[in-house]
Amino acid sequence: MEKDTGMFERIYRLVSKVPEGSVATYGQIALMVGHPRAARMVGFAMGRAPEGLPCHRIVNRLGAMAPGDVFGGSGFQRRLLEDEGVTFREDGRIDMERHRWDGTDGD
DNA sequence: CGTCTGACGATGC
DNA sequence: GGCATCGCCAGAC
Repeated sequence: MEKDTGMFERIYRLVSKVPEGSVATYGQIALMVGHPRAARMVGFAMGRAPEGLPCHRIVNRLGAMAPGDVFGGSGFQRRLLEDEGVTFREDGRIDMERHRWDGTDGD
């Protein structure tokens, strides 16, 4: 495997292995890369994430995301997730307990 | 090397 | 249960 050019590389790789119909939280990703308190870095990395990265599957612990125009708008992200089979609650948040990524990429 | 910051998280009120 | 503050870590200046 290529060496980690920084945590970003790990984050991107980890996020890219999140299966469809599942979502992961920033904190969860941070924990997986070995930095349980670096949730901010994950979000920061997402903002600089390259195209092709399913960053729409990465949400905060509330199952929501930035209220602003990040990632083309939260509504855009929601539509993508719904298209993958992700369901939302009446709150407008993702049903985390149901779609939270287990960390297992199918192996 | 000091300071700021950023798609967060937990805690306090 | 929503808003404010502190804490975290690593990159940019």
